[in-house]
Amino acid sequence: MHENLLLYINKNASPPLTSDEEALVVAAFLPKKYRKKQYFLQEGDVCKYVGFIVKGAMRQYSVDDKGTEHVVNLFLENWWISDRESAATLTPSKYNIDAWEDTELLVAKVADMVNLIEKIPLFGQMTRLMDQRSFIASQRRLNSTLSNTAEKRYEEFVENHPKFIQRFPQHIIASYLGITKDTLSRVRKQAIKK
Amino acid sequence: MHENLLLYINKNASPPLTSDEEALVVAAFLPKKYRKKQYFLQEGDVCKYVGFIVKGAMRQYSVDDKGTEHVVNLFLENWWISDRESAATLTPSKYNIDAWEDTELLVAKVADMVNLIEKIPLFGQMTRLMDQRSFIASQRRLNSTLSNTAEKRYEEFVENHPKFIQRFPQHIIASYLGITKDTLSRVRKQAIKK
DNA sequence: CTCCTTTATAGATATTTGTCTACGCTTTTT
DNA sequence: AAAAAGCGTAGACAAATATCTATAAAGGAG
Repeated sequence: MHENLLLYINKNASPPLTSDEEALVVAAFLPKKYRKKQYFLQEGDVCKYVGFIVKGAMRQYSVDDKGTEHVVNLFLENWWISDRESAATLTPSKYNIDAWEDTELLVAKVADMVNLIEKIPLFGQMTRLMDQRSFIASQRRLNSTLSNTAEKRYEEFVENHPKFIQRFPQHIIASYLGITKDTLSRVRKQAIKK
Repeated sequence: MHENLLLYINKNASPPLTSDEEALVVAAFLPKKYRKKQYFLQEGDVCKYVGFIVKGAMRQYSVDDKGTEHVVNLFLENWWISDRESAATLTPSKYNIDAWEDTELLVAKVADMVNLIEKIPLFGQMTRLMDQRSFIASQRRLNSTLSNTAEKRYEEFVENHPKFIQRFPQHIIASYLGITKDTLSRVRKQAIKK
């Protein structure tokens, strides 16, 4: 169960973890199953856990005044989930995170994660890389949202995230792109003609 | 000239830097002046420097096929500038960064910055905090862009970034918000009535 | 001071996107 | 098997935003 996580760590930092270090990591992360639609985090709660997806699919979204959901992030295998803002500032989260498919997670307390970062330099190295990638992805997406039309954004999305297309329905992807499902449907129809 | 930087570091990490460490930092950062409109980074170049703004205002933007500029970030005193994506991946930048006002910078090579992070734990601590804040800000902005109308985004912007309003003209702020200057002008007119 | 650029606004019109309702199909639940 | 829920598409209409042109005031450069 923990192999995926250890593989992930060793792939994203070097040298490999010692067996002592591996033991620390394994001890901090508990396996947990989430059924489809089950919440990992609910709006208003402080995010106290970090999850690593071993198998499954999840989403992070906010809900506006009108009750409309806005997908902020989508996650698949080997992705980390948590609301960093809530976890870092200990404030109530503005987001919900739930399972889109039945999902197997490895879950650690945020505090334990901080501990690992301090104790295992390698782990710090890995989270630094993670942070960097998250930020870069976020900047890219922001730039794409600011610069492009719905159509071009969808094209880029198909290009960059083919796996999301296979695992999430269109109305979720539409929300991720910041448009309605109706608009996405139209955009796709247009695209086919070309 | 370096005081602002040292102050910034000590404010964002503890314990304070030793004088040896301070010397390392000072050695890595050279003061440099940028005139209004001068480029710190141009699209197509690999970002090899990191800057810390001592005094002035800068902006980071991309240019689309039609020649329209899209402001991705705005910076004032005590902000860090660089294209993290380009610097981390050593790929040509998609962005331009230029001075909006005459600006005094402290500039270090990306490589030297990496060096400082390795040699001075405190510096690593600070950059980690920086990264975290950047990511959180980026996520917030993305969520705001996905969830809110132009009007609400502007309100939030005024609330969260009053200093930007004082230093950058409306068409720059409009671009930052992902709308045209015309729309921003209308939005403001509406807002006054309330 | 004068000229030129930058900035903000306005109105007319076009385009994009959202909203709402409906329908058919598939999948899930009972 | 029947019922319910989820999903994708469609069309009519509404709302938000972009585009374009014009104007006038303010600020900077020479």
